[in-house]
Amino acid sequence: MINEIPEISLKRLPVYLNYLRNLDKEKNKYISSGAIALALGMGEVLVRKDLAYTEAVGRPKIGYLTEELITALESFLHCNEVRNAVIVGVGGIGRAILGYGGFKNYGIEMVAAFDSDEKKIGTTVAGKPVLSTTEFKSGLKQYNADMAVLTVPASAAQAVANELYEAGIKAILNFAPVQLTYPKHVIVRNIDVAARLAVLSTLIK
Amino acid sequence: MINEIPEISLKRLPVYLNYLRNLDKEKNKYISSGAIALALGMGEVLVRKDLAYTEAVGRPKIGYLTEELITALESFLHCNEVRNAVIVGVGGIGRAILGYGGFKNYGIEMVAAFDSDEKKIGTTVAGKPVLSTTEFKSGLKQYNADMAVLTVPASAAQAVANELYEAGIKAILNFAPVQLTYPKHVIVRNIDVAARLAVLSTLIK
DNA sequence: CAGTTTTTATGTAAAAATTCACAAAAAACG
DNA sequence: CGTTTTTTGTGAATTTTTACATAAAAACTG
Repeated sequence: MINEIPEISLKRLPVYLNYLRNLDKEKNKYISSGAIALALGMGEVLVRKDLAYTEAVGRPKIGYLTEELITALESFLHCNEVRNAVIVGVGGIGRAILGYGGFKNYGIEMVAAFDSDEKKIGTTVAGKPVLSTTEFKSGLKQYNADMAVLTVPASAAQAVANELYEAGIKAILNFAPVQLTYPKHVIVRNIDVAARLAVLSTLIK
Repeated sequence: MINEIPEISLKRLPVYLNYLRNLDKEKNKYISSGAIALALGMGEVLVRKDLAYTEAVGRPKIGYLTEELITALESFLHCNEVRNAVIVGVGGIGRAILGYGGFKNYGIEMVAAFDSDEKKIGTTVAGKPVLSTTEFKSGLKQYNADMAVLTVPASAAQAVANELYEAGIKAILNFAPVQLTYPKHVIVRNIDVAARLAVLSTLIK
């Protein structure tokens, strides 16, 4: 595959990976695109074309060697390299994410948190130190982190994001219901739980 | 507009709504699709076509009356009707969502939680009662809820989801990193924070 | 009030994403 | 060892999504 993967395909790769990892490897030494597609409710050609962006190679009449396919996906998603991320905003969501163990499945480690609240600074949450938002630059450097999960109130989000850009952040996953402006060398994506639920609500009936 | 809105457009409506709500209404009695597009980093025709799915009507040379556009979006997204939702799984994320105030912006109220842990059942979290997962049917009926946010461990997600279908749930927002199987009259959408971060990580550099 | 400007609304074109169709590969079978 | 079956990989077609282009509307200008 010569072309770069479109983000819509990239977003499906973790879904495949997750499905494959939960598979009984004894019973499923090989797995076909058709079986994956059936299990995940999608088209089998789509699955094959998505997988083709990785180094995975399937065998006609057999499918993909499950372990090999997992390895290909892990390699593509850099699951075996360690990438450090920080939480910015130690509120309810920030705490929950700090305590969540699922990031290591993708080689991501939550190494520290930042907050502006004096009472929180210096404490630890889920074993991770809470640093001051005045020390983004040194904190990111010290902990070798280049990604941030932004869980501050919407009213503060843009200002905090600006400081993160300044400190050299490379990517932000933003939970604040605000469309951040950002320099083009930074990658920003949003998760708005309330909005997602509103969409669901609208789809009902 | 005769056609039904595609989900990809529907998902953008809360983004517009949010942007408009945060606008200074004194200074922005009218707003053009071009201004919205510029602020949100998208194409202006796309904005107009999305807005055309609502009842919003713009005036040439002027744009949309901001208040009217907000009302059109709110109406389309049913923000002024109340829809009740429940949390299933009172762990870190469940707690955080129970305490989050942003749902009311979309007419959604978190009315109760469910958990299987005896120690949690009977308590309240953020003022919301925690019920037993053995009483989905009565609980959903009592609280008049037809949506659930599923924040149980991945290993339990499918079994709990099955019970929710049984109890008549209409929509599920699933945080467990598992592809749920579901009957076609139920709407299921997923949020996988770790996967989203993995995608971000892959996009870096 | 005719001319100019700006913006909406929308038909058409382009681009992107998905599905269809099928040749080729390789395993299984007889 | 040839035939059948199943699945991959991929070009072509289709569908979906986005962008372009322009007519019409309406406000402003002089």
